[in-house]
Amino acid sequence: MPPPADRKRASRTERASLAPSLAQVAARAGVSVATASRVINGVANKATEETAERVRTAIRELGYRPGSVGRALRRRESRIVGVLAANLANPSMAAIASSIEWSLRGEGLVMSLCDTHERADVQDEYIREMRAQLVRAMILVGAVDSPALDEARAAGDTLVFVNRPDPGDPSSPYVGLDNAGAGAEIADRLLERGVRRIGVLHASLDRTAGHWRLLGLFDRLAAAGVDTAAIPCATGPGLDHIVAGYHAMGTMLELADRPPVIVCLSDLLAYGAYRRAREAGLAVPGDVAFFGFDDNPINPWIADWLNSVRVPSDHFGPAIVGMLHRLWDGEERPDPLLLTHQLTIRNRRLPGETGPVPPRGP
Amino acid sequence: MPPPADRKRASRTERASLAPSLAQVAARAGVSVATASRVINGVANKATEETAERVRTAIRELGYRPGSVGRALRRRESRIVGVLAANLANPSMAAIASSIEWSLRGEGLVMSLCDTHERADVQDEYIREMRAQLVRAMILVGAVDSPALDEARAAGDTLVFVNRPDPGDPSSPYVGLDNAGAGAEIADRLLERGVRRIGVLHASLDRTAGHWRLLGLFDRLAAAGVDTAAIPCATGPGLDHIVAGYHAMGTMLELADRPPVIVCLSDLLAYGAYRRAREAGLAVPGDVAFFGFDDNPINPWIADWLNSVRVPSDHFGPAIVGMLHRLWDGEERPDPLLLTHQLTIRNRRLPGETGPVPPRGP
DNA sequence: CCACCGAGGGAAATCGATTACCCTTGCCGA
DNA sequence: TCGGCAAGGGTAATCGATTTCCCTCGGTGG
Repeated sequence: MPPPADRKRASRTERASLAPSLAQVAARAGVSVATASRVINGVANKATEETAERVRTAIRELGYRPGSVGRALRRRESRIVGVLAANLANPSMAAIASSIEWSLRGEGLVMSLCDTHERADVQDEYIREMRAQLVRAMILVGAVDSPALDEARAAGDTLVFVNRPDPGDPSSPYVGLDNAGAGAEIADRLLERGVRRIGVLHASLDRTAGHWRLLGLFDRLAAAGVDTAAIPCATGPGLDHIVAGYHAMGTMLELADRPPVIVCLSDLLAYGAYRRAREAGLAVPGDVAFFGFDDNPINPWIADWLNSVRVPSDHFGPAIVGMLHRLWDGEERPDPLLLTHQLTIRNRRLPGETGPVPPRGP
Repeated sequence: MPPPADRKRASRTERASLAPSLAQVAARAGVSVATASRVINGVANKATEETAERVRTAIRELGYRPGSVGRALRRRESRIVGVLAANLANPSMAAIASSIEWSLRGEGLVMSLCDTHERADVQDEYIREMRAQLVRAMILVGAVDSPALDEARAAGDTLVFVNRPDPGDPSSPYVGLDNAGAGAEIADRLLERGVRRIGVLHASLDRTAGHWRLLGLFDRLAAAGVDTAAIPCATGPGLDHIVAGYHAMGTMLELADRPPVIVCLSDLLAYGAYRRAREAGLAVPGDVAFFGFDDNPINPWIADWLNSVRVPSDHFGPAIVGMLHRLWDGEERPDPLLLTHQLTIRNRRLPGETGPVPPRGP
């Protein structure tokens, strides 16, 4: 009885017999592989129109398609773009990935998507694997600091950081939200409505987008005379923002004077907090209101209690592709590309809000 | 001024200078590339322990990592597994993708994820590209019928269909929910509670999972004497299930005797329907209750009005990897792998339900 | 008439890793 | 002592596409 490995090989060989190669195309067209290759790649002045047509016919008849592997080996560069996402289970990241994929496709590139689970070792493993694949570029949606990232940066690889700036070099190409600006916008709207007592829920703040969001929020509040040091902040254990939000809200509820408005540094945190608040018998947004970041596309449908800063997911793909072209065109360190955010306020009135009730809209 | 293409090439060359090759390792260790390769691949009886150690040292010192491209070219098979998802924006698909990625990683394989947007032409383009990449297998999460899919099947490629059976050959390897069984389970629970008047919301039923869910539901209801022909069904335009659900629910609301329980063939449909119902001033689940499929992980947090058949996302990865191994071990057509579903009922009492109110749980 | 040029196209090197095949050495049984 | 075998290791072919040289043939300016 042959071991499994042998049967594997058998099946591979069997399959391999079917993909036509450039040599077969050339033979059928009666030209050399060099000429066939040149016709495919549109090299000028290297083939009569008649010859070219013979090659194209052969390609059509054989159903030939250039093998990406041979091409990548010779060119030392594949058509793959590696995308490393910090957490695919987060719907807003999945939406960004989807947008990236669509835009890359328009450029004839292929996305290879990984999930680093926010872990430096996993990210390293993937970065190394991507480099071994000779990817044309790597897009890091939420990067963490790691050795292989340093290697890639030092080697001059094309890198684009999305949603979270390069933890190792703030001047690396960046596409994403103006996190500080988004935090500031929430501050502005709160102040506008006379809300000064808030609480903050966050997950890890170490070099994450949340860090900048918080900074922008506090800076603006402080500028308006709010004592930000007195603002209660809570967090929860773990990487899962929802669970962290649930526990953080529990902490917040134990406070003597629980703030009526809670700013969560991501929508997922707000989801967890929402459940905790409801379990405590609180009405949302009557007793406690929530602000979040990302504005997941499902919010308008099933979470209309959540005010959130919208990140326009479908703008990411085009923006990132634009950044890639700038880099490929030789630009050394292009300006960060900040996508326009927009705060959607779904609560008619916030608890603790002063001033007249706004009129009902159309 | 050189055209952009030249500058591109320059940057490529610059980068290429840095990746060490097997030849360099061999030179440094004072052995031939053949020996170095054999040490790396653990070929027995082909190197002294002392020689092997020299090679390993050289590898460490150079930071060498085998280039996937050369290897793939020679072996005629890469370590990439292509995953083609029908719609990444659907959180439950993203969760499945995440699970697949994690499991593949455990096998030393790399996931390349694409989004077919439910379009046959896009799926074709990706299948062809994946085959050109010499992927080891393709996993289709929600496949549609397409020519390239037929080619791949005929060529003997390793294919696994997830969540939606192969539209071209029902006996192809399948991993996913027992859709008909899940539909039947909803029927059972409804009958148990004496609910017989229901409505159904669906998107496209053509060869989709919804088709089988509906079949299972109706078969069981019919077996219990319900006139399924009289059950109102509604749908909405477009591929976006949420929007379709919203419009479908609008249709349902115009009915003279609107059914109090609505079965939606996916959670997303239910989300859209939920908003429509609330816009109509209905209480959920007081006036109208919803059943869905997929049970998105966020449901317990922010959609506790939704009863849904849980698809255990994290079981997909291991199940699919198991299926892959069966195929690679030579099994011709392994039995479908049906994941256990579980209906989560979050409504204490359904509108239209007869019988005593169940006691409050612990 | 000759040198030169451009178009058209072929032969072969090349990319990096794997592997079929061959060679040497030492050891063992006959 | 000889044949055979296994271990250890090198040489070169190979995978598929690209690209660098090179060759040939007409035409053309000097």
